[in-house]
This record gives sequence, structure tokens and C-alpha cells, in this order.
Amino acid sequence: MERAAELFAERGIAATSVDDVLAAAGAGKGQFYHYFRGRDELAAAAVGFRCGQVVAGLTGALGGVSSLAGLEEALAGFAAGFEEMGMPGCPIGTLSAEVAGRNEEARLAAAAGFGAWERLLAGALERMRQRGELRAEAEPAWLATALLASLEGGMALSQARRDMASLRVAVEAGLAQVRAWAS
Amino acid sequence: MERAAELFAERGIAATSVDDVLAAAGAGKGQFYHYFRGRDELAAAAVGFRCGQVVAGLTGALGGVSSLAGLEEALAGFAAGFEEMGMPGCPIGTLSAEVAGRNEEARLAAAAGFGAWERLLAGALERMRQRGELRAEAEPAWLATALLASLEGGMALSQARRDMASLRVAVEAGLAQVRAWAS
DNA sequence: CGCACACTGTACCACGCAGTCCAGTACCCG
DNA sequence: CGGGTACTGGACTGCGTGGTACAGTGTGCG
Repeated sequence: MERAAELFAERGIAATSVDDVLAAAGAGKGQFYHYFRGRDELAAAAVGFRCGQVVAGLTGALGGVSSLAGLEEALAGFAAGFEEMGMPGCPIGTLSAEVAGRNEEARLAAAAGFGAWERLLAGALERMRQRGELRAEAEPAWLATALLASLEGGMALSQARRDMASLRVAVEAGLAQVRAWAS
Repeated sequence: MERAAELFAERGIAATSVDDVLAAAGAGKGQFYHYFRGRDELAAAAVGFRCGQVVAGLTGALGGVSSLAGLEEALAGFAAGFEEMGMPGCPIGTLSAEVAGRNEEARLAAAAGFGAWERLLAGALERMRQRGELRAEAEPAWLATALLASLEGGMALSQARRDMASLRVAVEAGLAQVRAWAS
């Protein structure tokens, strides 16, 4: 399943066959159909698995953030990582777009991944607010949604254009939105 | 090709076969391979065609906008249309994500679509600036990128969650960004 | 020891796919 | 009118696909 998550992420789900995954994993068909009902179930499981990996990485970067400077640093690191990976699109967003409307279970897994990401951002913002860096009226959940949407869109644009400029603008705009609520 | 654009948009490119398109269009294989080198060329052409349609629609909605109120109205209409369509994801973004990294020509077509959209937004913002509604220091191009990223991300989130709330937040956040530059 | 059973590899199947081929067909130009 | 040519439909091919069937294997338990 780890192999499946890798292959799905790098080639796309539709462009990866069960046989590809099995060959990469060194497993046979019998094994596969013993543990999965079919291709779609693997796809859903792999999306869930990938989201888990991504969210784990994000937790490392955002879990301890409790200041604007920390958030800026985390997002700069995120953008740098994205560039280093060759602007592959959002790891969750790409799968989500491919899967939404064709695989309900996988769609829910992707939505859960987005939810976890958003909660991570909201947590950091909430800590900023409690430390007095954000005004009391700031709404961490709302800001987190706005920030995540901005990041997601920035990645989509940068992927299509093969140019980091869009993501950088999106990050900066998201940050500006947060700063607007600074005390 | 119109049929191809429709089918690709509603089922995804990878999930649509050449035969499907031909059947929908009532055409034969000979005809197809007379006009296209193969599947990938059709995909690229269809993406370009779809982007043209979308941009044409957007031009109708944004081409005449020159005030904040007009922009708000246009974006509200956009969100309403998105909801009415059943939150299918961004018509350009979904194709773009599927095609980037696997079909260079199609990727460029999608990037051009994004570019046109962004220019439409930038034009509206520029007119707002010239009418004095935005401060002179406002940068329409930068704001347009930020706004487009926000919309794009909002659509991605709403698609995954089947819930308009995310897009609405993203639209509101993008608008807030613009208002921050109001005179 | 032996047997039952959960598990595994692989040969296999029917099917749908992209792409080829060719026998028409209609239209244009002389 | 007649012939060449640009175009068209559809049969066909080889291959990769998801899924099945089955024979084999090892392990735990009586």
C-alpha cells in the first residue's frame, strides 16, 4: 500500500495499474485480492495513507507554531519544499481532484486530510491569539480555511505554470490576511 | 472536439476513451486519426477549447467590472454558478492537475487559461484603481494572482468536502484582500 | 505427526483500449 | 463527364487491464 501511495502520487491514480503496484511491491495478485475488494478500495486506502503521511509532516512543521514569525517560517519552508520537489501540485489536492466524484471513500479520505491540515493551521492561529499576537475577535477557523485555500490555489497555479511565483504570492497574501488581525 | 471537452470535463481525461468521444460525436476512427495525431493531441486541444469556453464566460462576468461592488457581485455569481453545477471543481484546475506532468501541450493550454483569467481580474482591479477606488500603490497583477489562488483553492476544498462553505470563505478572504487596498 | 486453513504466487480470462488499415465515397477541377 | 484526391466509416489487431481460479505452501493446533 505504501508503494501504491507512491505510484499514485507520482503518476496519478488512473495512470497506475494494479499490476504496476504489485510489481513495485513484489506481491502477487492473490495476496492483493485477499486484502482488498478491488482497485477502488486500494485507491481509497492509498489516498488515506498518503494524507496521513502528509499530515504527519505538516504536524512536524506547524504543530509547535505559536507566533507570526513561526508561521512565516513554516510557510517559507513549505514553499521551499514544494519547489524542491519540482512543483508537483498539492499532494492531497491532486489526488482529491482525481478522485472526487468517482470514489466516494477516497474523496472522504482526502477531505479528512484537508480537515486535519486546516485544524493544524487553526491551532497555530489560536495559539497566536492566546499569546496576544492576534486580536481576540480573530477567528482562527475562518483564517485557517482562507489560508489553506490560498495555499492550495497557489500550488495549483504554480504546478500549471511551472513557476514558483504564484505560490509565493499566495503565501504572502495568506500571511497578509493573518497580519490584518494582528493586535 | 466539443464532445471531447465535455466528456473530459465531466469524467476526467484518463477515464474517457477515444471511442467514447467518437461515439458521442458520431464520428469514425478514420476521421479522428486524420485530424489528430493521437489521444494526447486531442486532450491538449480539448483542454485549450474548454479553457476558451470558460474564459469566454468569465469575460462576460468580469470584463465590465470596474468597482468593488461589481467585483463582489461577479464573484457571488461565480460561487452561485459553482454551487448550481454541483461543486465539480474548477473547470480549468481539475484538467490542469490531471494533465500537468503528463502532457506538456495540454499543461500549457491550462496555464494559458489561468493566465487569461488572472488578466481579467487584473483588468477589473486596474479599472478600480484608475477610478480611484483602489489606492495608487495597489498592484492589480499581484492582487489578481492572490485572488485567483484563493478562488482556485476554495473550489478545490469545496469539491473535496461537497460543501460550499470553504469557497465562500475563500471568496470573502480574497475580497478582504482587495478591500485592504481600497482608498 | 498430520491435517486444516489462512495465505500466496501465477496462469489465465474476457474485455476495452489506442492505433492501423483499407475499401469506399463525394467533391473538385479539368 | 471522368479521374484524382481528400476524406470517412468501420473492421481489425495486439496489448494491457482488472479480476478469477487454482494449486501450492507453511504454520499452528489437536
